[in-house]
Amino acid sequence: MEKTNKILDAALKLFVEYGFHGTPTSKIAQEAGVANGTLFNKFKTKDDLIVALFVDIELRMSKFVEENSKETTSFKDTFKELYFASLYWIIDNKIEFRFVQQFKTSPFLSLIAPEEIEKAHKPICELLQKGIEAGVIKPLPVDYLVMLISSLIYGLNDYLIKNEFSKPKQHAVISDTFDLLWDMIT
Amino acid sequence: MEKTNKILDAALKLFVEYGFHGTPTSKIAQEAGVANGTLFNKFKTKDDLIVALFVDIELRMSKFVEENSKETTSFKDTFKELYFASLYWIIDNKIEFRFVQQFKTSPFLSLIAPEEIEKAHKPICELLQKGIEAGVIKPLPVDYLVMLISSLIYGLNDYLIKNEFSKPKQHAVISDTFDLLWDMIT
DNA sequence: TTTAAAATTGACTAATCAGTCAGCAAAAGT
DNA sequence: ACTTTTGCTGACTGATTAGTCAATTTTAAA
Repeated sequence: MEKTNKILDAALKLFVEYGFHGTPTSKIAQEAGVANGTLFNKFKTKDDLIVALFVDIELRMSKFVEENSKETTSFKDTFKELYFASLYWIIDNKIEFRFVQQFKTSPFLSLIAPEEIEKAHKPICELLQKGIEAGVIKPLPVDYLVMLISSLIYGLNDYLIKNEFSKPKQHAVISDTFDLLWDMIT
Repeated sequence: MEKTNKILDAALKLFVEYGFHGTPTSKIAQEAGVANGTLFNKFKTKDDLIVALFVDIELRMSKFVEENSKETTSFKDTFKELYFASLYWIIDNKIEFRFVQQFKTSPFLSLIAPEEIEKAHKPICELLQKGIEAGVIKPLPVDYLVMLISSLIYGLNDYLIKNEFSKPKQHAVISDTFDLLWDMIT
């Protein structure tokens, strides 16, 4: 494994556990098994590391969702694919998602251009636009729809974490929530 | 104004701007116009201050919602009162709400007993329970319903901040969102 | 093999921070 | 008026931190 990735990995783990400022760079280097100086060789500053980690995670999530949601002939099914892929990534990458949440509510968010943050919403935006044009989805502003959908996904994720359901039960809750969501936007 | 409140006020402002660890206690004392030592006289540690601030804000929000939502004879109207009061408090107390969001996604959350966090949801839980018993609300788990409602409120708040609508337009969006929410849970 | 370039190291530093404490000031009690 | 209690102050400290850099190792090139 590349040292850069080892550092990102260690940083992720420690940031989620102790917070951004609560985690010294020396601890990150130690956890990653590299020297103190190597960290600053790979990332100019600690802030750079934090931002790089955020961008990396967003990219990994986008890639997963893209690769794991098949395009189908039915609009509803395509939308469902996207919904499930997103949720499954979040569920399987709890720590990554906690970091993203922490980052997005922190002052570090201002270090990133708004376009960069929006980028993750691009596939869903495009799909919704098509849905509206096809008359399937209610003709509401796309960013409003994205808000409705993503807040529901985030909330559902928190709910699933709090209640440790069995896999089938979990799947049922996710599926039922999709139906509620679908009824809401169509 | 009490010195304790001045400290809480200064801390709130600075925490939201620079983050928890990014804000030195010395700056908080300075901003509050009190001596360094006074801060530690009022709050044993910095962590104590952070937790006290969170509890204080949650209390203020609960009090506002309670005082500004009239009980009506119609279940729907009572529910609507609660929904609007919550949203209006959040909109008028953006900084407080940003702090709450930052706190809830931070490792500091573990310093608080889960019951303390749930306490803010008590009124809505009770109301929903009644609504289910009266056959108005879908018979879903109450904490699931609370999740649906609060995630929508949080999302809507973010949406309203991003799009700086005029007051009437803002009210219209809030009202329309209520209708979507109502259809979803009944 | 020799040489040059690139990556890695960890001891080091200047700065910063949370929390202390001896003393001062203001109330409150007698 | 005198004493006691309480609240407040800010200079101080020991510990910690982000980031540096000269020296060393590893890799690549000739």
